[in-house]
Amino acid sequence: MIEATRRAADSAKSASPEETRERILSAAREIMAKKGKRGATTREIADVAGVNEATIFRHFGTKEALIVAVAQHFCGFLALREVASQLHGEITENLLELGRAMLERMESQMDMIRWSLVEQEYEASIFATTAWRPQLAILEVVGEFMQRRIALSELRGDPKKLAMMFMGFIFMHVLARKKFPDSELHQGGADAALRFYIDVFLNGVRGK
Amino acid sequence: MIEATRRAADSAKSASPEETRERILSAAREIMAKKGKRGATTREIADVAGVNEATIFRHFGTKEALIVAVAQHFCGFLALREVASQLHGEITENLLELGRAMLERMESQMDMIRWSLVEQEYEASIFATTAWRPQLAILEVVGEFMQRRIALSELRGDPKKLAMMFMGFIFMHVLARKKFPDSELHQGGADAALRFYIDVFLNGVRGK
DNA sequence: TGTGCGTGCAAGTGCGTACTTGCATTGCAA
DNA sequence: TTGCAATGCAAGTACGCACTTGCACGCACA
Repeated sequence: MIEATRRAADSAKSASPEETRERILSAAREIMAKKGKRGATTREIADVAGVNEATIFRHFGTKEALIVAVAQHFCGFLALREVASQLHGEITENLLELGRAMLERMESQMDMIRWSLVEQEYEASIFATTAWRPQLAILEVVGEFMQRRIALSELRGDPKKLAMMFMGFIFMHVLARKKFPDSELHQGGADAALRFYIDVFLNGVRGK
Repeated sequence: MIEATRRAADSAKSASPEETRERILSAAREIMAKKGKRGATTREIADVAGVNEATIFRHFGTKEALIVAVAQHFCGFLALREVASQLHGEITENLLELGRAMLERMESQMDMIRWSLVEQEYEASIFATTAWRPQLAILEVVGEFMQRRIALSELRGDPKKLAMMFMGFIFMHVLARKKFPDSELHQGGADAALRFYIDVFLNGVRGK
């Protein structure tokens, strides 16, 4: 605890206000991922960020505002559209590439996604909207990809269903790696697992 | 709030201690599903249960003990093995039946599962163990089913991978219904969605 | 050289919450 | 009827947490 505490205390004074704000946001995200919105105390966030507790309130005003800032700061829209729009090759390899991009992004935001699954005190909370919107954006992009491949008769079915299903594979994989870390599914690395999913998926929904 | 409050206050006095305990456990589960472990206060639990706050502590001692009791009480092992062991017919229909049973059970425990996804303050917490164990049991039973069908050359691949994948469909379906309630995936009812998943799954992993 | 902004520090305030306690009440069973 | 076990009720305690405040310090920039 002590070594983690005041991780960057020495650099605190010499840092710019933007860096300070940045460190607070990161620390808040880290602790809230562990202990949830209510379990994260401003004291601990300040300790991990290496700043004084008062500084948090000077920057954000209230803890609630800090939480909103964290959600907005780390839930940026994902630049997946560029990846998807350039995929015109062999469908297996394209899906693999798409899957890799989705996997990477979902893993880096898994803590935020987990929040959004649980924080339902208010249906229209910052989590239900901000934290989940990127996933909706992913779904849309993947749906467009599926749509194009359906038009080419490479796939059959409803593009949105296919997109949801494909995203489900990735989502489950990320979740399962936390919960079943020793599962055979994850041996051989992410690419092997992705290939397995895509194999099943394509056999199931291939057009011709 | 007021009408929800003291929902069963009149019947409280005439109830047996077991019924009182039962009502407290149910109320605790309900509120913790909404607000999480830390967000649920003993006051509100007592109100919803229609008992006095002191009664909670007379029954369970501490809030922590109440939480453990809730996890143990509602995370009983699922009697899925009987269902699975009797499935010797056509594989599509059998998977549908299995899927129905899994869906029903996972939906009824979704709040507990969501807890276990988030409460990771302690890796070996009551949630990581108690709340997740039933899912491991499901996985095992489904794996045995897959194993039998692989032996019959009806399926190909690794039984555990197949089981995990199949459970992933169900899991995602339950999750998605909360988060994408208007999705086309859920139109036509659970059975239609299940048939779609099973269709893809079987095409992907069928043996012959 | 000085002026101001960002921060550390320490003390403090108020509120919500877990938990306790003593006593009155009620229902059931010997 | 009497006694006991379970509960209601009201008041209270202790503590943690969000949030505030006043002051001192130091770095940047004029």
